[in-house]
Amino acid sequence: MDTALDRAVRVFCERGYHATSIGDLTAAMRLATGSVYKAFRDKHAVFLAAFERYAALRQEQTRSAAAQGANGRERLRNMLLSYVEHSQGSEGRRGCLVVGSAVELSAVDPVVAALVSARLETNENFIAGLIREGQADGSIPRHVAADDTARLMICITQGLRVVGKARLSLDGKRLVAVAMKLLA
Amino acid sequence: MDTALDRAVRVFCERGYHATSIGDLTAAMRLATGSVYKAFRDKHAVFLAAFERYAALRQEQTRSAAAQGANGRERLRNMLLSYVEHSQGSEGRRGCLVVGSAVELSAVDPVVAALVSARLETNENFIAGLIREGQADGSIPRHVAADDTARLMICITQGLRVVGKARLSLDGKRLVAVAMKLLA
DNA sequence: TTTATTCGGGAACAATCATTCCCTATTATC
DNA sequence: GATAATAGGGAATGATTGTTCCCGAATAAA
Repeated sequence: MDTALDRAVRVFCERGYHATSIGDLTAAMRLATGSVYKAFRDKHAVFLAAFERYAALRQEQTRSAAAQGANGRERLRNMLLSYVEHSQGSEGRRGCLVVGSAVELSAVDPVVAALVSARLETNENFIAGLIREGQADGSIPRHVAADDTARLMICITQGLRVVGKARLSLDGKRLVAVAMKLLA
Repeated sequence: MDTALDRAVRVFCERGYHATSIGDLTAAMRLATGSVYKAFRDKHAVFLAAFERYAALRQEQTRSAAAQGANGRERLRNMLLSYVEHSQGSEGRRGCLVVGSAVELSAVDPVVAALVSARLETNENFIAGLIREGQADGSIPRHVAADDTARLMICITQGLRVVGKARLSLDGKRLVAVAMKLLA
């Protein structure tokens, strides 16, 4: 079932919620219509389950990428680099389910809107935490405004996913080098 | 007809392409079904016209906001501030049609994908131009990498629209102050 | 072996979708 | 003033949507 949900994530990522029909879902999940409705109440429930699964996976990936850094500054660099990588190539073209949900559903679906907001806030707090770690270990100057910088970095990460869908090439090293000036 | 198209822009912005039915369009545009199909070949054509109108309007707004600055640096600051303003409040919740099209349609609609890419590249070139103006007038250091910085700023502007849909509050002054460090 | 129960599959359903067709005013032409 | 032409409005249509219902196979219980 989890592997079926992973396939649902893929199709929701690249087509969005409304453009994904039950037929698309059953084809991707390799399940019949009845089986999907036996496992989930309706299409919306499938989407919510896919969203939570996607969010959990991405959080895990982002945190483990960051964890490889020796200090706060390097952990932030790794996190940003990881975001650029995921925004590129086939995964970039497939798109981010959080960004997609924010854009397509936040205005009309309060449940999804709440999930999206929660996810953005969690990520923002994680980034702010990394900045404070860097300030504690001396790799980031004290005068850096952690909260404001974290919010701007959230914009960068979400924007990367938008730009990645438009097939613009992204040079991770150079882009991140510029972004790191925010920590000066 | 242009005012009807403006109303179409609004509804496409906040609901996206697939979630907007012809009924939604006719209600918003205050036209009957037949009238819409007499003016446009199909729903897709309405969307393309709305997209071009939206893009032209936003380009005009962004450029005139930037033009009020006395030098390259101030023009960039004004441009960023303008983006934060448009990403907030009711307009922020309504959303950006370029971002929406990139996320919802770029992967499946080559025509829209091309329009989105063209728009992003135009904006990016505009930003890079402002940076070079600033370097020429002395308000921005020569060592700033214009192209890389412009691409990152595009990510910031697109990301602002995503975050704005999620109702996160945005403090323009403080956010832009942080972003201006990219020009140090 | 026979009977119950569960689980996945797919046909049937009503609702909604984009689109077409035709009718009615209104304007322009002669 | 009569007629042609056009523009707008809305009902009808066929396709597609999300959802429900029921069937058949496979497993467990007796």
